[in-house]
Amino acid sequence: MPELPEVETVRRGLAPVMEGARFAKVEARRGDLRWPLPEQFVQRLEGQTVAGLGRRAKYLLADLSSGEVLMMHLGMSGSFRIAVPSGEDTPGDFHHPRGKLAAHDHIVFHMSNGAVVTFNDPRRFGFMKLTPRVDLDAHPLMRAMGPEPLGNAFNAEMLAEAVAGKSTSLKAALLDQRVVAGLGNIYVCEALHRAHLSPRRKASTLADRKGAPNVRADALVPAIKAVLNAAIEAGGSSLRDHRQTDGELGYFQHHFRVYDREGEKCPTRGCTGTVKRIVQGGRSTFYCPVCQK
DNA sequence: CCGCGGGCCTGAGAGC
DNA sequence: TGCTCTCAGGCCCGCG
Repeated sequence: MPELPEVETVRRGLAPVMEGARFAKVEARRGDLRWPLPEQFVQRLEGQTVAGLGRRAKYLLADLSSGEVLMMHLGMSGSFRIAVPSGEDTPGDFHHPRGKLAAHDHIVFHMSNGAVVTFNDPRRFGFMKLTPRVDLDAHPLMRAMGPEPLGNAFNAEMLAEAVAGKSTSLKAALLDQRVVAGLGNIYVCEALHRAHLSPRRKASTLADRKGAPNVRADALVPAIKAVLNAAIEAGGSSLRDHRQTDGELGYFQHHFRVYDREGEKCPTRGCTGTVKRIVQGGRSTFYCPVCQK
């Protein structure tokens, strides 16, 4: 489900109720997520205060007073929901209206300020891990990750160097979290369309023979940043189940130019093409064969 | 080292 | 209605 914009939306929703609050009680209703929950998961959380809630790529990172970091990943179908002690509850029929538990509610955080934060994940590709803060950068899941796409370290020079010599497709290279961390299937398709680059192009063609960026790398980097920023602004994309933590839908899906728009007219100004769907690495790619070269 | 396909899960939707 | 099949926003792992 969630790519960087959706995870960032979740982070912004959770931060006001989690930062500065203590885990008063933690319920681990189901421990068999993508990986089993860490040893003593509940005990290591209860009593700890959340000093800050950050994000690295698609990971949420809660800094705990114990010196550990709670790493949370939403997988394909994970979501968080907040119920506050008084006043308005989560609107609509989102998971469980009146604070009751629903199917696939696996982890429940009862915060010291009264907020109840529930992790729901039907497919259980999501997971949580605990690691000492000082070891975070060396953690196997963090160590090899490329730069944040919205950070200054992600630029044409860096991207060209990362893909130089790569025989794989540009689509696959951008999905590779070692190249740049946080993009997923949707935003790769959208960024490539904005940059007018074919997903089938060899990744190495963003660089010249010396590994320096060319005009294509120069176009792609700002296209990636623009689509991610626009999506964050819109509260992410809600296809099947992504919600903001207050239950509201994101609305960036209405701004997709190619993703899930097979057969529609290419939205590029003056382009006569039609959006095509192909399969790369077992996953759908949407693009315009006319204006993406 | 790299690239690829399989596998992990559940649910929604299409087609018969 | 109900069954079967395909597909889904991620990513680790084993293989060649």
